[in-house]
Amino acid sequence: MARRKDTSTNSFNREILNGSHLHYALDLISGRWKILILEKLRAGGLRYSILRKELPHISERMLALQLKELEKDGLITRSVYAGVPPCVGYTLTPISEKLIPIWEQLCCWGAAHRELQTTGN
Amino acid sequence: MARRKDTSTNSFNREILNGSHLHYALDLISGRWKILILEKLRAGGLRYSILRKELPHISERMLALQLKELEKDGLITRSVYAGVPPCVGYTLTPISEKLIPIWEQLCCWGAAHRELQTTGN
DNA sequence: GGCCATACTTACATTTTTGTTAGTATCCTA
DNA sequence: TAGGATACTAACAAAAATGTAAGTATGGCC
Repeated sequence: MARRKDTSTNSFNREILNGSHLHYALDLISGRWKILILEKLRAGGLRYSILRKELPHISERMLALQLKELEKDGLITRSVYAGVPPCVGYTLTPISEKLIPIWEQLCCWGAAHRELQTTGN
Repeated sequence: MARRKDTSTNSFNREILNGSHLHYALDLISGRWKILILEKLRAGGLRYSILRKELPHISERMLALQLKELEKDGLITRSVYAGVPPCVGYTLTPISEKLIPIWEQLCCWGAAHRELQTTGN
């Protein structure tokens, strides 16, 4: 019978770190796919099947999972349109739109950093 | 001898995602400890032993590992001062200082988001 | 000689994240 | 009646991140 350590330092550290707003913010958008999804939605809402086509390397599981998390975290809105076959659309929320200018800056910074690294060597 | 699947989708996806500057930037600072370390260094350089005291929940292994990565990525500078016992100091680099205003905005955004979530429910 | 401090490294274990494959329900169309 | 399209879900497997515990080298101090 496998022992479980629910009080593992691992999960304990988690909570502590979330005390930092910065860490909290990064947690919301980190992971392999989240920003990619948000980027796709930036130009306007998309339905599930389109998202899947736009992100050819994501697995169904991950797409569904990340969408659910993003929704739970209030970063996207899910809307179901009645009909058969079913149709579900995803859109950015006001708060995640406020993130856009910041992620643009981060993007610039990333580009600058990358250039520095390749030039520097 | 353990088999390695170098062609796993996992590592494959990694490379693809790094094509995005945003993703690249987030990769540099994500992980449980990196921004925490950067935040500590913000006010000025610190030596290893001080960092460890300031981050009571990090393990030696992780601290050393993250410091090495941060250095490799050009985000901090490591300086060794001769003597016994040895003394090593870490400082932010110019490029990581340019990150500060961005991370401050992200921090504000995180605070706003958190408030929304607690209020909204 | 034995212990202390510093700044790490190493081997191994556990937890967390991501991927793979197959399956669900509905109704339309051929 | 069989197969297609949509938007998922579930069980299992692999990979990646983090944690634990112990060890290394140097020289000063008692």
